[in-house]
Amino acid sequence: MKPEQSVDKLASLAQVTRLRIFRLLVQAGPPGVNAGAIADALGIAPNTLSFHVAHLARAGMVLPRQEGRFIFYSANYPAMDELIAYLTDNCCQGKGRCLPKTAAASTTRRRRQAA
Amino acid sequence: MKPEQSVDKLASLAQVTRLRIFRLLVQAGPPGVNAGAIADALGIAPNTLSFHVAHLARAGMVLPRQEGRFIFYSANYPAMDELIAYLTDNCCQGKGRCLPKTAAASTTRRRRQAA
DNA sequence: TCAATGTTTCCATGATTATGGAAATGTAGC
DNA sequence: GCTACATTTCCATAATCATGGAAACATTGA
Repeated sequence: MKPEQSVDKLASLAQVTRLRIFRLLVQAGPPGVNAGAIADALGIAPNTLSFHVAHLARAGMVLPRQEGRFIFYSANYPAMDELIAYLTDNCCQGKGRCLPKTAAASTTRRRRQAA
Repeated sequence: MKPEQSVDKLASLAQVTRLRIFRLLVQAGPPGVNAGAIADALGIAPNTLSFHVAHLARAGMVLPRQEGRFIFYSANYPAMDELIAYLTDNCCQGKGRCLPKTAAASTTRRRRQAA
């Protein structure tokens, strides 16, 4: 993953409303939640929700799926996985056991060390 | 971890210069790198580095350590671990196997589902 | 105390961002 | 075509942020 893409993904999560949306979708699972229901659940205006969920979608952190006149959004799990792998990539030159809870990401892949 | 703290941590990473700094430190390991060396490695002005590394430190993603007249910064690995756990918390209601590379974080701990 | 070096703070500027009201677009059913 | 509903786009405003020049502060050694 390119640094700019990672920044976009992180920026899409680095905002209270969007983080709430994303976590709601992460916990909702693959079926996702439609826009109006998200707005209701979080108590935000529909246009504000649209703005933020579009931000998340543009960054690739959520995926839209049309269903009738509803649009369901779901978390993009592979994208989150990739992002975490990028952050923890080549951790401690691959030597240390720095991330007890997240061990898998840093030890299963070795990439170029481009800072 | 509180949502605001997570947002601060994510925001501290959601910027090209800071992400480069952080990844440099993640790969450097616990000893860390002093401010001037980071600035040199990334080709940025010392005041700009100071601004960004302070941002990362305020968010708790890096830790400063005084050594002579140098200040070494190192990645705060537990903080990164907590952040990842927060993002993946209660993933798919704990049912799915959504995050192949990051399995540990979502399956080893069950927290409150505060969105 | 003085000089040299490492790091941070002060300040101004240009750029990006979040928010909501209002209007527009799209979709479904009659 | 018309109406109802779901969602998005347009627009303006206020707030936050990134950057670098210059000055200040801190630490070390003579």
